[in-house]
Amino acid sequence: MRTRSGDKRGDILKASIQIFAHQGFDCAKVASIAHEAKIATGSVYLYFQGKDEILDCLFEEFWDSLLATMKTIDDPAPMKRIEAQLGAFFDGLADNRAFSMIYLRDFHRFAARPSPRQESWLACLALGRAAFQEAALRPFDASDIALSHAYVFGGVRSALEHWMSHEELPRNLVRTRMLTMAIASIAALAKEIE
Amino acid sequence: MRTRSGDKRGDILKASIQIFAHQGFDCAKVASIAHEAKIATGSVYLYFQGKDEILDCLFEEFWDSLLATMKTIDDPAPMKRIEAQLGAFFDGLADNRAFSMIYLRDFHRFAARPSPRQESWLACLALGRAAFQEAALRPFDASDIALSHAYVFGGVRSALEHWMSHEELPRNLVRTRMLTMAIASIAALAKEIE
DNA sequence: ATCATAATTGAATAATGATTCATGTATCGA
DNA sequence: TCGATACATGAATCATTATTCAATTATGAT
Repeated sequence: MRTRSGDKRGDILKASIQIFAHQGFDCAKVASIAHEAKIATGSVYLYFQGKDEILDCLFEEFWDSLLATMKTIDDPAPMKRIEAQLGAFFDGLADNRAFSMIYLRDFHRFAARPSPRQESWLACLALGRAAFQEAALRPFDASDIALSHAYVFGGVRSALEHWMSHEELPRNLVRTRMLTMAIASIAALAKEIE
Repeated sequence: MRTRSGDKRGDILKASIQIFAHQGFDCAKVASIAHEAKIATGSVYLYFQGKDEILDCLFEEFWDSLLATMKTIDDPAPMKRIEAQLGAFFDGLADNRAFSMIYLRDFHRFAARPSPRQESWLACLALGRAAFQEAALRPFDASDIALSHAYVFGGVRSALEHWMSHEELPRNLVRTRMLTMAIASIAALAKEIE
């Protein structure tokens, strides 16, 4: 017998963040990830099915962690909750530049492959939409909620992307302004639909 | 001697929209594009340097056309101008589902490759930022303008993406709501910065 | 009609890189 | 100490496809 030593799975995940962030998922070679993780190329396949699964696991970790944070947000005022949720999302990414690059470029790959690893992501979506629903004061169509939710997350995502590639503004200012715009757009829509 | 017959370049561009939209840029085979365009694989290389250049030309056409539209927008009220610009952007994409898929998935590739083909795109950006600047009533930092611009375009992009993949709401409603949210977020930021 | 030349073809090339697997190694129980 | 077995290796395999290019065809000029 022989037992696994060290946390190779973790090493691979850490290494893959560096490699994916710098090369992009497409150009990232499994061999580079293995090299960065200081293991042999083939060993990657002892821990993951393949390159795709590594990416899925990275996103799974991100959404697991965000879900945990979101579950602690329980302000009774829905607008405050939305603000806190968006803030947490922003922070989760802004705290981690390398992963953010991957999020911005490759999230669609994760989203496009239905799998049990999406569980936390979907739960986050549900929590977000619930807050939007409540903020509307009276029943929105689910489709209206989903639309404004999409708009706001797209805006946040894009503000983040802009900040990461330019960074003239201090992070906190970006965060504040992003929240200002988000809240204003939700409020305006809620009013329009009334 | 022999002269070129038909508009093969145009055929290739049209075909590539179909292929890129359905397979995605990465999975799209040059051979498929050629097949769709009813020409031989090798002929593609008589008209384009390679796969990348085809994509660049698609985006160039889109921004050329949007720039032409934007140049006709001359309302003296900057908020009205912004609204018209965003509307034109939305329409340009919503009128063309297949191209929109490509825009949503692969625009970053175009943006990442500096080239003269970006000229119209950059001109559109400049017109947009100019309107934002004016809407602010007093001088914003360029970085503030760029940030809100990024936020708004990200929101619009995302609303469009959502609509394309769900389409429960009629297009016009999506357009209106998108504009409502966009204007509100810009106004809120302008006020906050004052 | 014939030639010269540009346009067109599509099979062959060549590079890439994910994945496999034969081989070697470390750890455990006895 | 000695199998037995799971862990680990990384060179070789294999599939994929963008791109090339030798061969072919169509067109215009003479």
